[in-house]
Amino acid sequence: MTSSRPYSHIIDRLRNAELRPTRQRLALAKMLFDGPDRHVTAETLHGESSANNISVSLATVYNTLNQFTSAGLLREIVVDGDRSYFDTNTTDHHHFYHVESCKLEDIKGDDVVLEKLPPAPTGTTISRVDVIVRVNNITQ
Amino acid sequence: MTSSRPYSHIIDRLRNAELRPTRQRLALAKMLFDGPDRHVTAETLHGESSANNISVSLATVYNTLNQFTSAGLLREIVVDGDRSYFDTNTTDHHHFYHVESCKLEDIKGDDVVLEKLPPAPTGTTISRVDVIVRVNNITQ
DNA sequence: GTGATTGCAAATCTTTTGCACTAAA
DNA sequence: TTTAGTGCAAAAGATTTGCAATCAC
Repeated sequence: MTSSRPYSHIIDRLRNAELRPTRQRLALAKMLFDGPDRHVTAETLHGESSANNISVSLATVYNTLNQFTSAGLLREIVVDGDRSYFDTNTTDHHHFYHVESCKLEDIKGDDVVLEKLPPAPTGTTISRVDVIVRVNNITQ
Repeated sequence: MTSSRPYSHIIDRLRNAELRPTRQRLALAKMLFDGPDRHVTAETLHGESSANNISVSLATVYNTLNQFTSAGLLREIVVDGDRSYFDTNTTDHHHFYHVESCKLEDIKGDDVVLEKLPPAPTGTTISRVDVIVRVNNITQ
């Protein structure tokens, strides 16, 4: 990776979200946004930083993931009470959840179609609809 | 079987699940199953026990909820990483989640229709599909 | 410089576990 | 009696927070 890419697009992205492009935020943003869409947890992202010899404390990883989510750069997915997942794909889509491996996988485009949505309870509006398809490995 | 003992239906339910009908389990089962369907957390159920002057430790509430879930008497719903919800309605159905109040509400019968389900990834089978409709209070 | 951000460790919160005690069968 | 179940307190994880040090602008 000898690219001298300036990452100005990522810096702009942070600036647009009114987040100062600090060394830590920029490092995390590169890992998150400079490639295909992905699903991370605080733990996996922190591990990845360490593996890349980028020193970011776990607390900062948590804080940064939350800031990115508030800014709309990430989307939080809840599938399992044990940990939070963050998805770099913030467009409308749904998920497979692999129960054994605790891995998330995007469901392609319109492979899920909700034919009918319920009316929101009086006094409320729907903010988001999540479909989680839990899958288990076939054992034979 | 000539027993006229009260709550024998609940005792039977526990016995069928191979769970000894102890004082604590019976007390919790009465609160859970002796009325309309409901959603509880360990914390709310423990609070309810205390309010009814039934002494059950929080650890036992957690253990019991997990045992009931394993036995198929309850269903665990994940909507929020902060706590686990348990639903006494174990039939196929979906949920509203009231974001501000952290309350779950069943979606009536077939008010959600999934017209199309994705094929499970190779080597896996679908074990469950959850639809969570997040709603917020309208503020005006 | 000055105000935002970070790191660290401690705090918090939910949930699980180890173990001696109690109760169901 | 025998074994499952309970209570308690401690442990375990995930996440957050307080505050002094550091960095972006």
